[in-house]
Amino acid sequence: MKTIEFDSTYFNIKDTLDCGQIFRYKPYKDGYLVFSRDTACYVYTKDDKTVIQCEDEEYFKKYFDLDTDYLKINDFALSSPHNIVKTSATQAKGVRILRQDSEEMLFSFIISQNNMIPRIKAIIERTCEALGEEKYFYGEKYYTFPSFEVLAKYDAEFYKKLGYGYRAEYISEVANVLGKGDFNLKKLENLKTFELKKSLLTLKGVGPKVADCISLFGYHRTDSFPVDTWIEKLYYEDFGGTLKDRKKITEYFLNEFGDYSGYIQQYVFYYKRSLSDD
DNA sequence: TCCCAGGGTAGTC
DNA sequence: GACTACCATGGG
Repeated sequence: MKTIEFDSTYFNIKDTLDCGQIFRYKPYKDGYLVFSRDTACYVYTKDDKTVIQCEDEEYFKKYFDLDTDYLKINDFALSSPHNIVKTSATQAKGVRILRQDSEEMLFSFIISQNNMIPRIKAIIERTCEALGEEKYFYGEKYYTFPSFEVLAKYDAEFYKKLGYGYRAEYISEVANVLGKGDFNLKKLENLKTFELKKSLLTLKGVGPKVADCISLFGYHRTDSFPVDTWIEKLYYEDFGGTLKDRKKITEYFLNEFGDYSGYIQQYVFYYKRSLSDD
């Protein structure tokens, strides 16, 4: 087992996990077990450090985006003329954008459409339990995220039983498209962001918002600004926005924040949602 | 009972 | 291109 220690000023594990970018993690002892693809790690806070324990050191160094300068990002947010951006950047300065697996992001965010985060987590958990590989980490049993090869073996009816609702057909169809080999998620890594997004949009069940989430969380394209119902609300309430078309709202934010868009989006999304928690 | 949730598709114009 | 009915499911 390897141990990675990192200054916690810009790495708050709770905020990084709770901000809505990841669906597979659970409280464990003084911290959390975090699951990605077919592996896991244990993360906790000790004094002024965030500590990661895992087998795959290189994977999780990259996963938690440890080479990126978050001081610079947070300063950019603090210099914003918009109060909501400054407030959320202060409140959520420990949020990092995880470099997650593109395949897991694709299927996870297809499930996310018109859905609620706790329910998305539950559907993904049932899917992993049904189709993933059983493994153990620190004595805790968990299930890996199933590959598209496995997902493609089951039809829509199967996914409906797991609670997918109308998204069941999207999952089986997309898994089959990947299974045929004419759509390669790895090859998309070389594309520019707008080309990547355009390519993702050809998949059934993937629209502009879901494509933005996959681009941001699965390909670390921080020049993405996913606009969902929360961001739309925030756009009207906190930015005094008047545009009605979500595509134009996205363009507005991209123009405002450029390559920092993805980071700012997570700051404000997390903050805005936290205001309506009980 | 209606409204909402990390929206998208297919049909119409 | 823009507009809209409809799409499962569960919680408030």
